[in-house]
Amino acid sequence: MEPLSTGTQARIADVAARAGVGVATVSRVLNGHANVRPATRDRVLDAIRTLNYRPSSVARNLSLQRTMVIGALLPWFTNPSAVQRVRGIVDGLSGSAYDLMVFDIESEDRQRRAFELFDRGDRADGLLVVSTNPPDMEVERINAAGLPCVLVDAVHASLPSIAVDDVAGGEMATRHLIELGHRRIALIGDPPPEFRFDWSRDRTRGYEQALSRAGIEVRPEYVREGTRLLHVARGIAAELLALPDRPTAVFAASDTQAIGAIEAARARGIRVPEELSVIGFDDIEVASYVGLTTVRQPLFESGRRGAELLLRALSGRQVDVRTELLPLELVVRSTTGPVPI
Amino acid sequence: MEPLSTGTQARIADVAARAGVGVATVSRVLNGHANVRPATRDRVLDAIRTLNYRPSSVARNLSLQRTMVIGALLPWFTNPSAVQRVRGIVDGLSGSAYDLMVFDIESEDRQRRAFELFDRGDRADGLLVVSTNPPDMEVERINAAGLPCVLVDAVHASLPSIAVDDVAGGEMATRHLIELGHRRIALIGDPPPEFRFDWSRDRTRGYEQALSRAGIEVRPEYVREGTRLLHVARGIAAELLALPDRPTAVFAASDTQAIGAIEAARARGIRVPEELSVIGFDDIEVASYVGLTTVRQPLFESGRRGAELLLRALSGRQVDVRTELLPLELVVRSTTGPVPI
DNA sequence: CTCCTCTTTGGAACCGGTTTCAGACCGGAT
DNA sequence: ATCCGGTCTGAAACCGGTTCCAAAGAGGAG
Repeated sequence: MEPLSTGTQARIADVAARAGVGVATVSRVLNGHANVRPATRDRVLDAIRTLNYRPSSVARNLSLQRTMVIGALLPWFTNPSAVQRVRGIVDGLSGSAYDLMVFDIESEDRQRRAFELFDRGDRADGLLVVSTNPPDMEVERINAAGLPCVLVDAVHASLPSIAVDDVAGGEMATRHLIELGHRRIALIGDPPPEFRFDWSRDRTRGYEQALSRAGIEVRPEYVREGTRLLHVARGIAAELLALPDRPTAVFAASDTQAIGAIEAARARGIRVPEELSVIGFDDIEVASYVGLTTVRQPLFESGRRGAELLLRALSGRQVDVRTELLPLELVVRSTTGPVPI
Repeated sequence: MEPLSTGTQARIADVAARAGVGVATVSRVLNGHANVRPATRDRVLDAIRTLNYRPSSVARNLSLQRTMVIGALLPWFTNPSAVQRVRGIVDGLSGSAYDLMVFDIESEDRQRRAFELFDRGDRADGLLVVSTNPPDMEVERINAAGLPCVLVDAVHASLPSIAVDDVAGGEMATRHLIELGHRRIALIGDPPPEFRFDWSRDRTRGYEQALSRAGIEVRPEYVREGTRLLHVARGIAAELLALPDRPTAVFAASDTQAIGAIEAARARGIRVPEELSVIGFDDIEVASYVGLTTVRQPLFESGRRGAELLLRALSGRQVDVRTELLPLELVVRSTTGPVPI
């Protein structure tokens, strides 16, 4: 036998030599092309087996200009909902020939690197960007490279996307509180997204809209913003609850933040929902354990649908550059109740 | 300007031509090699900018035989703990020049594909396998390819790994229940892992050991096994609670299963912990929300440490083929209590 | 047996980079 | 002017596949 030193792999030329054929023939056998005489095919397969050969995917990618990989960029550290979306993506991709490569873009630095890695279009055949609005410059590059790309829980003027109607959702949540009799309703909002100029989708807008429709004035001291991190929201909630005229209800722009608010209330001995109503947004897994009232958005479905659109684009079919909105649903559990008298 | 049609990218040869130099020089500039005259460098940088050039990472990988990517294979669908481990991996890799590519291996089919994709060693420079014992054949291939690989929450005779002492953990949980006075203690165990011959690490063993040390006989009808899916565990727990001589305590081999057991109890109107004590394993995030008593294992730390070992191997330093055990800790919350009288 | 067509096959070009190697260039010393 | 060392530079080989193209081979008809 050939002495195969550790770390050295057989190449297609080795297989060809051993089988006494040309590399082109080996390639044909590997890719199941027709027009290879059965006897020849057997000799090649035999050589492949004895050499324990496996083709190099990198070389293959370079030659084919295709990787059969789809990249997903997402900030999944601070974002439990992102994980659920990826599950949807995996589901949407199952059955296709594409594999998924997940890339975390939590920090500014990693985000830059992720795009650098992918935007030339030779690392992956398609891109899914989740819960982050890509910078204009990157979108330009992506489109220039002809790299199919779909946004999930994000928007951009020149890319197709899957999202929810945040204004409607914010209004839905706030209206639920109003209908319970609340008038002093605080908001723990999302931070202004870094690369977004389109504020029309914001949940804060829905909150303000619901209040003004009910003839309730928006009190600036009730409207706070911070990152989605639980402890940040807990801090904000603590401040709100320390106000002289403290709110009787809190609408948090995410379930994580809502749970932070509940913890802050518990720490001050304020009972939920008797003394304080709390409503979240997303309906992540823990929400049901905590009994959190929330606005459910179809997390899994968003990923599945995003993958579906991307596959359609990859198969050459038309995909419109537009935002597809998924439905929202109010889920009433046990953290909201009538206003205390 | 050159008409750059959509989907066509500038190549290094284009840059060289435009700058009036050879490709070697462009390559040198790209990689920051010394010995390039400043004037030449500027001309090249200029050409790069005007052509909007970015090198092809695939071509680069092929040439360098290196990808600067680390692959992580994990079943993260049914496994909330796996996500936490990946966070540790990302943390351990931050600061290094390596990027992480996460690959889901939930199904048999995807597992095979994952290994096929990676085991030649040209897709990634290193491999982390999480919560799955790799088949012998794959380990053989991985080692033959000289691909550095570290297991996290898994073991194999010829690969370094990070794990916990499951026997000790199982005993710790069971002893806690025994000390509370319980004698009728049921077990909802892990399914026998597909590719594992080494049963010595099993939590079931610790359970049996603790019982026999306390002089309590192991009752076969109390020992059940099923997948980690919550609803499966709920079904198993329902059966246990329907036994004529029903257990007063349940040790579940994972928090997910423990929560399933709690739900089953609630459904039958059995109070936890007054009538039934439940202890889990892992201390996943929801555990604290539910107030679950559990055996905490350092999930984040396991990933971080695995990444650390892999980086060490990648830098050419020695990594022993042995299992590194991380410490366990009993976390008593509110789902376990004294045996009902 | 010859001719023709269809199948099978291998050599070589190509994908887009990196790196070796030999030669061109440069300034200073003799 | 000549020689010498070191610095810059580009042509060509290489990484490991796929595929075009031309030629060899096989099989059937006349």
